[in-house]
Amino acid sequence: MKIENIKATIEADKKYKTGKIREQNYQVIIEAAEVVFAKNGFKGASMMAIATEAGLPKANIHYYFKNKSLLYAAVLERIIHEWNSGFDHITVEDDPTTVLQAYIYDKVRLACQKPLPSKLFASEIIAGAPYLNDYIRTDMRQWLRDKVQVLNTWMQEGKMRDIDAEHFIFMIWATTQHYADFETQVLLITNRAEYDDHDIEHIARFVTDMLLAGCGLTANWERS
Amino acid sequence: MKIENIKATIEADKKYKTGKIREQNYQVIIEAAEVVFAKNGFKGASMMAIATEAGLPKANIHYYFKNKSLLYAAVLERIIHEWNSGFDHITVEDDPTTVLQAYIYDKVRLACQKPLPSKLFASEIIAGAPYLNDYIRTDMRQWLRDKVQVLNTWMQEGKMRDIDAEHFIFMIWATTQHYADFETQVLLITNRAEYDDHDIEHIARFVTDMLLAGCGLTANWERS
DNA sequence: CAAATTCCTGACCAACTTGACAAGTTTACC
DNA sequence: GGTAAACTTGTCAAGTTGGTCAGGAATTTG
Repeated sequence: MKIENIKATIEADKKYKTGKIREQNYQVIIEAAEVVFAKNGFKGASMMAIATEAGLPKANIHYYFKNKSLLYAAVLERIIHEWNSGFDHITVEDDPTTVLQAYIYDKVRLACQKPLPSKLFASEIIAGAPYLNDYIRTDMRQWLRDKVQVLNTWMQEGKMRDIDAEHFIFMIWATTQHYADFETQVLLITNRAEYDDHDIEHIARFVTDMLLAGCGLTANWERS
Repeated sequence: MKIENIKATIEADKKYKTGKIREQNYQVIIEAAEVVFAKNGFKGASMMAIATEAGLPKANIHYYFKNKSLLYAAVLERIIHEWNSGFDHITVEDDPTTVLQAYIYDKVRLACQKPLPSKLFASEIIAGAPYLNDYIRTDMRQWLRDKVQVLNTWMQEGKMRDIDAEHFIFMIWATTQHYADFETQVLLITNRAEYDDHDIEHIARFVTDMLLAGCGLTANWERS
């Protein structure tokens, strides 16, 4: 099943049903699904496993989501919505250092604190993005274009080193999401059970410093 | 099934059987398995899919590999062996710029040219590294420690900017492997069918330049 | 060339998968 | 308080899964 328009599909499924229980169980199921899908990918996840994770009988999951694909789409849609809400408001007038620093810093923190959405997204991409194909080619591509244009303007104005803006953004994604997607590896190799607040602060500053240095900027940590 | 020692497990399975056909089919099956496992992870991959990919009847796969876990272990073992052969020989006497430049540059190229092993490795880590847990905690951790020590020495000698060596290596992994693991996303968003030679060269130089700049070094591209 | 070993594979199985339904229970609303 | 809608759940059919096995084909060995 290919999904051309995730939002439409989800909305159509919700119909005109309302109710607190529905809203609540929706959340419980989607969160459980996020865990299971993130761990095993779409194919590797079973509805039974999701039901168990959610603490509900399997048939109940099917009451809220007709099938596995629709549930998967709902989970992806939620993640994308969550991500987009943050870093959409960069303009040419802004100061590169301030904006980039905030963006990178926040993204590292988010990756460490909520690694699951990133892991699920990674699974989807590794599998060949069967569900997010269209989203990437349209919305995501446009988003990237906008940011690239802003960055290029900054470079022309001499506000930052002249680099490939597109791949610079890829690099931001790579380095920040790494701490979510490869959480297991980082923790195992550094002999930690989980990221603590100190780790997160340290990592966030390191990544921000490095990336800014790469484009000739210096992070400003005054206002802690 | 937990695998304490992958190598031993594989070798024990091979026993004293020999034969050209065996050797050849081993390769065919493992390569097919790499493709399927990389796409869908361990759980998501089916023996039937691997058999089809290999162009062999399913029962034949089971003739060479008793079960799915053993096949998976064999694939992982092959990848790890392949990776370790490259970048083991950094010493304090070397020049940071030369060594780091070569390491990063080669790793980007490898990621673009052979993304599959990297994808499979990523799947395994995202799933929680059930099979590579021990490998990461022992061999990989020791490897990292060695490199960190070399880097720290270089920093003390003022040969490069004073940064967190451990996370710098994580950053190299993140940025290089990104072009393998997120190949689909990069290609879709940049509207390409595949990486061509020009792309790979461009990306490799960009990533190398940025990372070196981050630790106060400048890449030397004289000898092209 | 014959015997022993290695290799191949179609048929089969038990366990698990998704998706579905119908019958029962709870909740919301008038 | 009654009734209609929303919700729950045990169970089931159809299909897929990893894995087995017997017996035949191919290949090596003596």
